Amino acid sequence: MNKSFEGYESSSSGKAVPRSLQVADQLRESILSGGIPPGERVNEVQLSQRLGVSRTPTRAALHALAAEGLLDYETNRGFTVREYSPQSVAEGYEIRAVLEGLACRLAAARPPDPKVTALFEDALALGDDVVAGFEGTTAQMEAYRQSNVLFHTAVITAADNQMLEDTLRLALARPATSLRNIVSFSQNPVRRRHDDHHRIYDAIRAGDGWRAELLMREHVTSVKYNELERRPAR
Amino acid sequence: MNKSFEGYESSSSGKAVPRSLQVADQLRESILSGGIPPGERVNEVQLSQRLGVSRTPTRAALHALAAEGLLDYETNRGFTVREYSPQSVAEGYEIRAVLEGLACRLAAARPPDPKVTALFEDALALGDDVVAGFEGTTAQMEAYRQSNVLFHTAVITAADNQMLEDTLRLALARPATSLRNIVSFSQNPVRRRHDDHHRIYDAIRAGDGWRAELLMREHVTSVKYNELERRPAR
DNA sequence: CCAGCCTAAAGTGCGCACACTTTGCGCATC
DNA sequence: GATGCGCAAAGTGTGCGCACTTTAGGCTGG
Repeated sequence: MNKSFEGYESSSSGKAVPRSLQVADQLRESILSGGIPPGERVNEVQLSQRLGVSRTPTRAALHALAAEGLLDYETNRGFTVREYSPQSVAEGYEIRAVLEGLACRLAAARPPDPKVTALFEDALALGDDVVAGFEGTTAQMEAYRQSNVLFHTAVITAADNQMLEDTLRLALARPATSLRNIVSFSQNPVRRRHDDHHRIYDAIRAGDGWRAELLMREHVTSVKYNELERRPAR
Repeated sequence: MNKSFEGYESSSSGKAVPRSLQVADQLRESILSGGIPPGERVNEVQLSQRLGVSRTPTRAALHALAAEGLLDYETNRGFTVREYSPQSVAEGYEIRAVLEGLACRLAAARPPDPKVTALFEDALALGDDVVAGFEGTTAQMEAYRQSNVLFHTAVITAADNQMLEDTLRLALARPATSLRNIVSFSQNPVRRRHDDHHRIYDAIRAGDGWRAELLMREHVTSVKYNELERRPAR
């Protein structure tokens, strides 16, 4: 299975990537980016032709995405893109909040690992740079987005738990709940969120799991409220 | 041997269940019950023959279970049963604890729904009966197990959130983390856990999300410690 | 006797064909 | 004009075969 959170499964790795995985990745991307509207039926034959593969790998991908919860499946009727109510999306952030909070608590309980430390410090350093001269340019927003992904990925890595990783990947692979989805790019929210990152890392490093957990919960929950503000009813 | 011995035509619904789903269910059951040891490779052809179906539905099921996290997948090497370290299992309970805690908080925030109320009261009534004259007989243990499943299912239903339901289902579908896995059947633990259930329900009904969340977290966490005690190192 | 290569067997990747189910539309009936 | 009815087209379910990759021995040269 694809083990990256925001991963591009580059075919340049030398390994031949099976079509079934390619189809799964492309389809996932289409769904997450809204390219295929929720509720729409996914036709095996059409999808196969559009992607230039036969039905067999397509079917494998569809079954996988259904197991991930991105698609609904009905016998003899095929797959449809699952719909999530706005309320459901909001509660998706709650899920992220408690799970990433747990990840912080577990991370704080672990002895420091140089590799993990490097991940955190890279993420924070990138964020520091962005925040220093933040003016809201596209490049800066992209850089901040990246530092955000790096930081949250570092937390998950630091927790070092396969099941949590799986569970979180599922929770993150939802429209509008993704890590890439930075809600507000105005200066103060960005500064504040970056400051949160520093505090969370400090708490983890200090072994203060309780503080790290609460900080992360609030950190993610605040994004939920930003999101709700941005799209009041939809 | 195609459709030779399919006696029942799916008694409940009359719908034909696709082989791919049947295979997925059987395989999931085998894995969860330990019938296939962790780390073992799953051979498509052998599995297909054992279940009397062709490779096609088998492949679909394998891809689905891989997406669920029960199997690992490697290109051109196929599927293996995922291994979970004892530590991982322990942290599986942590995941359950925070997620079911969240479910309780959400449930408490909802207006009461008669159907949900009925679910809770059925589960609790069954538990009351069992606890009343508990002697540890097999039938009683089975009944308690059932009341436990019913109660936790009621909580998830009460939270009424598709994403949370998906996420929890995944977290519960793990060896040793399953709801069915009642660790201790001695009298006091059973009484205590059943009392927890009552308190949790009271808190939800009273709209006290904070109390409900904390009670559930402790409730599940205590099972983790029981489990760790029971299988010290392994 | 060991290391490395070479080859055959085993196993996965995937296209394809055909059976069965669902869906949509036109026609007959009331 | 509304309501079924039935048939054909579209779509899913699954068996099957062949190409390509991995794996496991056995053989050969050092």
